[in-house]
Amino acid sequence: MTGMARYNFKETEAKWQAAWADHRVFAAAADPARPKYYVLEMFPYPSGRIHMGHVRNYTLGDVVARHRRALGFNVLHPMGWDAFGLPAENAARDSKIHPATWTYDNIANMRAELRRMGLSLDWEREIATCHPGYYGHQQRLFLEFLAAGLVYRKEAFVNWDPVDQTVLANEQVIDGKGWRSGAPVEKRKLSQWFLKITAYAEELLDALKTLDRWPEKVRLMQENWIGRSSGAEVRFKIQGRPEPLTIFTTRPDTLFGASFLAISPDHALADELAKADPKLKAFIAECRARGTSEAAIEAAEKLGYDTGLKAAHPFLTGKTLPVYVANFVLIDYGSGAIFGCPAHDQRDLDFARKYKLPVIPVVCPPGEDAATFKVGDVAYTENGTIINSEFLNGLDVETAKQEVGKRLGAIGTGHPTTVWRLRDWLVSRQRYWGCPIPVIHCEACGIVPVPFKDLPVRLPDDVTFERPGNPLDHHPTWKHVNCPACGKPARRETDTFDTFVDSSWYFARYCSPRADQPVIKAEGDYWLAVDQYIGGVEHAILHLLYSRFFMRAMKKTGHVSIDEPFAGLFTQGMVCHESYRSNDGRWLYPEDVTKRDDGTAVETATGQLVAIGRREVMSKSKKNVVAPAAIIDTYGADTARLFMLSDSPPERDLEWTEAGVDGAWRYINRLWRLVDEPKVALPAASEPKPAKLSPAAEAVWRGAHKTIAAVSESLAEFRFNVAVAQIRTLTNDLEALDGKGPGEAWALRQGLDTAVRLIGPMIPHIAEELWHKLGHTEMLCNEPWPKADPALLVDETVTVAVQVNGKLRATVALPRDASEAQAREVALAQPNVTTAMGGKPPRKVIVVPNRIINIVV
RNA sequence: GCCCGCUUGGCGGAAUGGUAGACGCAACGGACUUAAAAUCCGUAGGCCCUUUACCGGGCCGUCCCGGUUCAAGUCCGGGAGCGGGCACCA
Repeated sequence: MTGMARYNFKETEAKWQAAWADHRVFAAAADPARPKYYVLEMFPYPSGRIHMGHVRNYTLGDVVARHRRALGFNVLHPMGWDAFGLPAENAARDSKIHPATWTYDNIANMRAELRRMGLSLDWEREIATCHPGYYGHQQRLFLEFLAAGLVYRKEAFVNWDPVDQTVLANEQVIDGKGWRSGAPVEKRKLSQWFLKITAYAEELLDALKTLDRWPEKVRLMQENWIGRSSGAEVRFKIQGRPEPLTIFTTRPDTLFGASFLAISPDHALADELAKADPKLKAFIAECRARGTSEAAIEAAEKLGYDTGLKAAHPFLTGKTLPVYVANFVLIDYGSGAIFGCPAHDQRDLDFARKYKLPVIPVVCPPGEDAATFKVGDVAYTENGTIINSEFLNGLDVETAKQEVGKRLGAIGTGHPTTVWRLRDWLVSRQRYWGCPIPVIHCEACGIVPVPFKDLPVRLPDDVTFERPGNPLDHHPTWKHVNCPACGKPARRETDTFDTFVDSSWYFARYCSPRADQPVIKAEGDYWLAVDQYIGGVEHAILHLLYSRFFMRAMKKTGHVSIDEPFAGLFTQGMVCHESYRSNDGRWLYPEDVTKRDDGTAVETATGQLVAIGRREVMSKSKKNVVAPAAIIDTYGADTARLFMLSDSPPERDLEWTEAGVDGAWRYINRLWRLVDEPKVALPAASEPKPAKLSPAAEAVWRGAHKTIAAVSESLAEFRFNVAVAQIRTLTNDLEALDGKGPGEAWALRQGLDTAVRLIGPMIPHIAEELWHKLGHTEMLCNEPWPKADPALLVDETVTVAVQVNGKLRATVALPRDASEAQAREVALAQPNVTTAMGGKPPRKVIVVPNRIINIVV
């Protein structure tokens, strides 16, 4: 026996990683003569270690990249770092490490870990968003957007943490409190920078229809997020005031049912009235103090304050409506003011009951009597016949909406309009570790852009994190500059960009990562758009929407020629694991737990029984994490990759199990032995097909071609788990072949070549090694994808199922494409079939060629 | 509240409207071994019939109810459970 020498993954993986790097196999270059394919996985935040989610993400991308490469595409597959962000500042505060040091050290660690995965990446294009060579170009883009009218600065209410003295993103406000300080968050009006994403609201919505290689789910989420509402704007005259009050409604048909108007506490009119009305002022303050969290809103009562103002109904002479300030009216949706129609809107109804306002039904449900129809505790929001509404009476809701629109236009008090849920993108953050916003505030000149020649505006290195607030603002000298326009002393903007800005164009920068402009046009025109983008569904809205906006803005400013950055999108599932908890409530890492045969588990160190929790997404807080580095040490990258691809479809969550990893490892060793210790001497690769093949050899040979066809299709459809299963079936068949019959050695070699070639994108190191063991001299990663011979995909004899009344009674072997008469005859001759027919004559026989025969009696 | 998705053996999952359970994990029986690991062979949805055994056969079965069809895991309608997105959006 040659011995069960196990496959030495350490040596092999290192060897091929070095070979690929030495030959610059994956370095991409634009070549207009070849079709391109741009594969991209969402770049990681450099937290310090790669996690299983990364392993899954990059494995999926690598399979696509290597497969496309084999199909003859010029593949671009780059990697970089989403390197700005708050954790670096927290590290600085907590551990006194400079954010830059922390970040670059983490990048070095993670790059080393990623390299061990054997990914077909072009590392020469690596970028980090915290590098001035990246963010300087981002500053230039911002200034060009500013010049193009896509940027503005305005006062906005923001979440302000009074302890940390910083603005917080909505996601950082938990139950109305700052996530770090725990202090109640205040609403503060601050001057902030905005990108005018709403300018593209309609386009961003309409273009979703063209993204036919995006998941339906993501398109829907974006559609809801952009949120188009059609309705009407109505201008109400207010008694004693020159200016009308403009409201927005989606239900202009219910205008005759209006019983009040309500404006937001943040509305300019409320502000103005509050100056003369201390009670109103107090009411507004109370509204603002209320939490913005979901729970707070749920619990919050609908509160209103009657301003005493009276608004005139546009169509009912003499009828007036009271004007309230109400806590549930949002300032930044529509016009920040509404009319309330209690009969047909639940919230308005609740409000009306509370403040004893009239409830006037104007839509009568089908089947109800208009004279007696009343609204109780539940507003009626469905379609019906309009009543109590003058010229609208008798119309349905839709027609009435149109009619009101026309009438409002005719008397000049309103018009049909569309409003959007989408808000402009607030990009300023009071943080250090981000891209500085490149403007200068001058007393005399106002906002002055930093001249291009002075870019990048670099972050200063010498900052302190002892004081709360923005270190850039505290810096003794950084912000003091002279105005580029008038030369007088001025102040540099100390806000930095939201890190979502950094990730909104990095995929374009990869096209020309060292260029002295954001994107070299020719390079971008060749490589963009990204053909296949892969990442977590958690970015389904923000990152993807911002990037779609950025491409349009970059097109407008002449940097790219496309609107849509990602032609294809795939959202992968999460990696899950059981969680373990000790008696005393400590979470335990899987590596500190020993599973026993009876299904229970103990803490290895203490022998104490531990509670096994349900499988859930791996998270540091529950310690149900497995470090990729440890798995690669023990089993190798190929095993980790194979497990990631096996079992679960990539869009679903995957449970990481030790047993599953063992299974992948076993398969890799089987594959190794199959080539390393073949049952018979393999003929040379060039050996022609022998004249005679045994039936087993014939079956394996045909099977190899069927596998090529099936795997090619599965890979194209992202059904990697199925592709793995198909290749495993082929290798099972190869193992079963004893190799002694005529042509079997030849068929075995054909099958092995095929199996190794097909599995190459998934487990590239061992595949490369086996490919050479099989006598090939080219690197597998440079070999073309095999083609299935269509003639071998169909068998001479097919097994056809025979049903009687839809129930399977027999299977029969028939020549392929046998005549219907022959099929029928053979089927009816089956003893089992005649028994099932019970002596009755067939009423009908359905013959689906090569598949099924159904006899109806 | 609005919108969306999912539900198949002990588990992950396969299945162009056409033979449900491919492939794997776990399990069980056996071989090899002093032993273990590794490896190999075999069993395997449930219930039942036939048989010494093999071979065979029947009924049920893809969350539930109903429908379309020669034929439904798959299509249509209704419901339940689980999961996700948005949410005081006028």
